[in-house]
Amino acid sequence: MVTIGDVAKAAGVSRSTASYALTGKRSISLAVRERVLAAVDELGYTPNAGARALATSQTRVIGLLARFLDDEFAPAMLQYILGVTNRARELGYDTLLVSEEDGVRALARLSASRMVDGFVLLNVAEDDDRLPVLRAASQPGALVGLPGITKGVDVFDLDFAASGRVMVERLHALGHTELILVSQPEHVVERGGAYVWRLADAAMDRAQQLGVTLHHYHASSSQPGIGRDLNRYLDRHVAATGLLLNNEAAAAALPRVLADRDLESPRDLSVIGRYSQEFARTFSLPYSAIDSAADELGRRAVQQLVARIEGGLELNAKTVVDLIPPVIEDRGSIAPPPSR
Amino acid sequence: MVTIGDVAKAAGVSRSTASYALTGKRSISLAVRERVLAAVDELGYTPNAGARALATSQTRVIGLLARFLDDEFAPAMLQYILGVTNRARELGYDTLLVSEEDGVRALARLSASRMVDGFVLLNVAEDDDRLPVLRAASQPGALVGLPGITKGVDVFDLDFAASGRVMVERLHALGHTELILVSQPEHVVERGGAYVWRLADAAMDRAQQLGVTLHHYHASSSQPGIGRDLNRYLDRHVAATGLLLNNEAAAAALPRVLADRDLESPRDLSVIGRYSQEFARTFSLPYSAIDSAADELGRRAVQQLVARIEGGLELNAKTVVDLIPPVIEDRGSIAPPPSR
DNA sequence: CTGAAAGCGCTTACAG
DNA sequence: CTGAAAGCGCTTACAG
Repeated sequence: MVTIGDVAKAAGVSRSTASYALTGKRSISLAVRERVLAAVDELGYTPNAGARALATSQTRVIGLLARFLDDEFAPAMLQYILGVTNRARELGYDTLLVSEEDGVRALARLSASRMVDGFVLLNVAEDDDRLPVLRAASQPGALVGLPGITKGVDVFDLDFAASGRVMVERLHALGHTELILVSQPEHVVERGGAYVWRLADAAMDRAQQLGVTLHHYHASSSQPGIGRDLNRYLDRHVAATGLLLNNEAAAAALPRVLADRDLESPRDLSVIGRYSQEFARTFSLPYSAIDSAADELGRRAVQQLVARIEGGLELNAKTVVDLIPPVIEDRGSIAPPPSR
Repeated sequence: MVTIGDVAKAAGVSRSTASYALTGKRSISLAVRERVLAAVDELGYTPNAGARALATSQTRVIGLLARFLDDEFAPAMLQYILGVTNRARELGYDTLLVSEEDGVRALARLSASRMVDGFVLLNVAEDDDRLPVLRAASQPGALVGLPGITKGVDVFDLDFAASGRVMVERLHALGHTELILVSQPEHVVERGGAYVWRLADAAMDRAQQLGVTLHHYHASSSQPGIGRDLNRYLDRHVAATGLLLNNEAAAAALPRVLADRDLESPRDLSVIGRYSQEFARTFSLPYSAIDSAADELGRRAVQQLVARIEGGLELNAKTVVDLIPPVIEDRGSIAPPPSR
């Protein structure tokens, strides 16, 4: 393999000069720099990553800790991953993707072996067991998902509380007075999926303030269970005129359920969901929805992480908790309730 | 940070002895080994990955080159990725995930900088521009997807030709004589998605041999286009009694289309698809289908790659082209045609 | 069975 | 503006 020594020899300079010519960390005469660059080109030189990491203590790699839970909608995870890898690359970083069960061990291993300069944690739980390890690590970390304690880490998430409020407000403003909220299943909550109750609690509060009746259910996250659940709720609350969905599987199942019941949205029922645009597009879901902003959240987390790694932030700059305000993608499924 | 020097000092031995005690590359007296191990434990020592890579020329990282194309069904990609990362970890490797547009550049960069020990390429096209670079690289590579020329690389894919034949044979055996095959859109083929015509050609051939009429269409890969397409084909070929799907979006759209036409499968129409079990489960697709085996393909590719990296294969052992035979996951959507 | 030393390929103070 | 040298933290022939 071609080393910086080869480049130096070809350019007729010392190795240090060749190195400086490439890193630009001290001024080099134009003539020398051009000879070095020419040699690099001719020999096809690329620095050895391991050697550079050893010398600089910087790998230019970030560790991405995914976390796949049963009963969650896996395909949605891909958008987060792509947001992270793409933004990282734009900033000159590569991404080490870890999907192993035992996120704690993976984190400790990557940190101690100094394989990465920092971490992005996906799908962070209310009381995430990876957080103590991350706080003890010598590399910075950014989270996608809001944990109970945010000390020492940068946090990015959709503002689920605001999302819950907006859903209710939007329908209330149109004259709806009885709504149904369908959330993820209960075990998602138990495993730390705090976003579920953050949205639900805020929605309930707002409903109460506005005098709106809101029925809340945790439904199955896969078909056919979710289809049966939806039918049950609609049977039980015949006066309800609006449906709020914080459950991807429910959104995917709904077109069929409505068709079977001879209902049309928004004529008979207003519907507003919370899922990614990508998801909506793939399945052509006809419902207005708050975008999960998966790609954007991944990008922001990386951006902040790299700023910390490179010290663009003052040392110990206060950590940030960035909750993206909900944006409703309007697909025409919200309207005034049917007049009786 | 704690280095092997610290461990050696704590154990009262030389650094080389400490190293040998850990790698096991030469015999060490029990007493010494135990002192070293105790020191490791006490100090919490983990080898520095960069230093080790520099000394051994081995990174224990594999490069995973994904390739996302418009008009392909993105969520399916996640299964391949997980198969790769999980199997890699089992074998002691981490995975560097690259999603950038320019796969050629990424490959060249990772190879030249020696960031990885080998490559897994996903979604390989008939005439994939990454292959010349891979063949010139000093690291081995394994492909998921069958290219036109397989020289110098290990290849893993579903046997799409056999899949096409099996679909036709299965329905023919039950008495069907007129079928419709719905493939991915034409631009997928143009961009090198050879699996599309591999399945279609084999199905056509087999149909001809068996005296079965087979109508073949390239349909849209997203809704609502695909729904309209399906309706058009069913309108046009009212005598057709079986539907073959090599298009995930078509499978997702079909339940709605059949319901709207008051058709039931398999009573009125036998259906057989080709998509992943994961996909079927998520959307509860009620159709028998050939499993894409995404997870399994990812795992096999890694397995073979690691064997090459570690020389478990004789040097220059012949490369392998491993086409997984189609397995039909029976979901009860195939039956004899309706009697007139 | 163990140790002292060289070397992997970089970067970066230290000198001039 | 440039060079000689030390050092990053490992592994592994070479000696004993």
